[in-house]
This record gives sequence, structure tokens and C-alpha cells, in this order.
Amino acid sequence: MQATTQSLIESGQVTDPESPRGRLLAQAAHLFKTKGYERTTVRDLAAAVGIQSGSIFHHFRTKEDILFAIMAETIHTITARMKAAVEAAHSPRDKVRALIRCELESIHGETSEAMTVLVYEWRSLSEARQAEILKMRDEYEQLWLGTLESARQSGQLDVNVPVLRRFLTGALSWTVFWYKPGGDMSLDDLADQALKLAIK
Amino acid sequence: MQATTQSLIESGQVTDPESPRGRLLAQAAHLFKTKGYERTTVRDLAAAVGIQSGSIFHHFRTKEDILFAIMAETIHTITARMKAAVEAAHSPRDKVRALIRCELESIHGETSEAMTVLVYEWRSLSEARQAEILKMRDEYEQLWLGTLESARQSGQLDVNVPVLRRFLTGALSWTVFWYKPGGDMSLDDLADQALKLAIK
DNA sequence: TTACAAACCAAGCGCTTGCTTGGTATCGTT
DNA sequence: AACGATACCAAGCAAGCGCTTGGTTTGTAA
Repeated sequence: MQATTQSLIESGQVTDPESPRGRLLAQAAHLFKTKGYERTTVRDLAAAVGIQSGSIFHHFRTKEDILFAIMAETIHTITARMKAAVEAAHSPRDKVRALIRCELESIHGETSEAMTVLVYEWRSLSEARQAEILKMRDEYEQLWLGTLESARQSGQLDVNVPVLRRFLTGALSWTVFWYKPGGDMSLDDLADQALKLAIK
Repeated sequence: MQATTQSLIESGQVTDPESPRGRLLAQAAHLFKTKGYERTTVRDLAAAVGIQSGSIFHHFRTKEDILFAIMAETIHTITARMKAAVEAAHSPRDKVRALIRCELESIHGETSEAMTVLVYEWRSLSEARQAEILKMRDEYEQLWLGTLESARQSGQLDVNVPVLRRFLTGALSWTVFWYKPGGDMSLDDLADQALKLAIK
């Protein structure tokens, strides 16, 4: 586990994955990703964790609360990770590569399943909670937009920055459905290919 | 309506949108896109068309059959359209632009809702039917890959072609969640921005 | 005018869903 | 030893789900 993740657990923003609640969230992320939120029943989830379906509601008030918790915790995790990655890089080009590499890491690393749920189960939340999540994502998106804008001003890009970010959101998220880590192509190779989309 | 669409109707590959079955498919595409397949009930769909829920099953054997029909018909439509678009363009660069422009047209034109369902409700099908759809998509994907490969050989691209196609699949599909036709940016502008991702 | 198929209704069946309830086992702390 | 908090079970309820059934209306063509 990363040091950043550890401090998020201690600050209470992220649930310890060893705790009963944490195991529930992990299994829920797995099921929501593979079967989809609606097709996953509380009985499926309970069986995966090894408890009765009713016992789930000792930890969460509703099934939607579970989805919301997955999303909220994932945002905290990836934002902290992204901040560190962008700060560690220096040239505009390196910073852009760090954005891409870090997002791919979130999509294919240990947060993989939760990340997929965050992106593709969006519509399963009530509108009010969609708005909450959108607000939480803001800091993360500002990291992207600010970094891309600096790269543009230094002459590395000649495209519309918000449009580029949205293209990259789609392109990188979609990799979860076709890219398999551990094959011929490493995550670094993939990041290099993606960097070519953005920078000439 | 396009001439291509007309001939598809006459050949029986696509349902006439004026027929009861066609209206059902159109409303289903609308609901499946906005609410998602699982969250749309046969009662919702029946109410949208103005019939009783049981009457749906005079036209389709199961709810899944409706989803499958939407996807299959959409593939026929967009493949015919794409063939025509690629043939009409001549230089490698124009052909790549035609691919992008035509896919954006499918995503934001009259097939918009069905197209979104095709891309994002994939997992709602049984595995057997996922395989059927995959096979139907093959011709469409070969159009993409063949054209991109020609562009690469003529020196317009210097990336891995299958990877580029997948990045573009994600980037272009995702536009459905943020791009609104009729605003500042035209579909042609959007296509130009997307072309910059592929070609330096 | 009759015949027939396509399109639809009214009613409801069997099952699954998210969630509730009332009670119990297992802890560390006092 | 007693306590309260945490984590859980066993049973089941009310609502909603996809789909079926038997019968009726509507359009079309002989």
C-alpha cells in the first residue's frame, strides 16, 4: 500500500480494506464492475463477503450508499495520488505524461475496479448524489486542466484544452475494456502511446 | 432520412420507424440511454409508447430481445453509412477525417440514442448475444483499421493502429456525455479537434 | 360481408428485489 | 463480572419485476 493511501485511512477519508466495511466495499466494487450496479443484488454481495444479506445494512443504510462510498473514497485516493505525481514531475511535457501515466495507474492498478465503477456507474446515482460526486471530482479535474494549460502556453499543445481533457477521459477510461496489464504492452508503453495523442 | 437507411428498411435489416415495432425500438433506445437498460421497466416503455406492458410481448419475446434488436439495427445502419463515407473520400487524410466525422455523426445524429446504447449497454446482454454483436461489428471495425493502416503506410500516422483505434473509440463515444450539438462548437469543429489526436 | 392476421387490453402469476425486525454472539474496557 | 459497542443471523414483508394468458379491437383484402 502507498504511503498516501495510509494517511487517507488515518484521516478517515478512506476505509481500511481490512475492516468489515472495507471488505464489503472491495467486494462491491468488484461486483459492480463485472456485473454492473443494478444487476448486482445485495444477496450477491453478502454471499461474496460471507454474511447474510440483511447484515449489509448494519454497515450501510442503502445499497446506493455503498455505490456512493466507493466513488467518494476513490476520488480521494486518486486525487491525492495525482497531486503527488504532478508535483514530482518538472517540465510541462513530463507533467502531462505524469497525468496520463497516473490516470492509467488508477484505472489498472489496485483501485482499478472502483475506478471503473466511478466512471461507468455514474448514472446509477440519484441526481443529488451525482452533483456531490461532481463537486468532489473538481479538484482532480483542475489538476488536469491547469497542467494542460501550462503545456499549451509553453507551446507543447495547440488544441482546445477542455476538449483535449474530455477526449483523454474517454480514451483512457475505455482502456479498461481492452488493455490487459501483464501482456506485451506495459503500462508505460500505453502511456507513451496516449501521450502521442496529446503532444505532437 | 438518408437513402442508405431507406434501402436497409426495404431489405428488412432495419425496422421502419413509423411501424409499431419501430416506435417501440425508438422509445426503448431513448429510455435505455437516459435511464439505463436495467432501470427501464417494460411498464416504463409501454407507457412511453402508449400501450399496456403486456402488449410489448406481442412484438418481442423478451426485454433483452429489444436491446439486441436496437444494437443489431444500429450496427447495420452505421456500417452502411461508414462504407459510403470512406468511399466518398480520397486522400488517406480525408479518409481518416471521414471515419471520425461519420462516427461523430452516428453518435450525435438521429441514431444518437441507439448508438449510445450500443456502446454503453454492452454488458446487459447475455454472453452469447455479446458474441453475436461483436461479430456484427467486425465489418465496421475493419473499415476503421484498414483505413488507419493505409494512412500509416502513407506516413500520416506513426502510432500503433489497433491502439489508436481503441483510443478513438473511447474518446469519440465519451463525447455523448459532454458535447451538445447546436452550441458554439459544430460537429465539424469537433471532428477537426479529434483529427488532431490522430494525425500530427 | 366475411375472413384473417396484426395489434392491443385487462388481469394477474410467480419470483426477486431492497430493506426491516428482533434477537444473539463476540469483543475490549471497566 | 458486568457492560456496551460492534458485527452478525434468521425470517420475512411490501413492492416491483418480466412475462403469460385469454379475449377483444382494428385494419386490409378478397
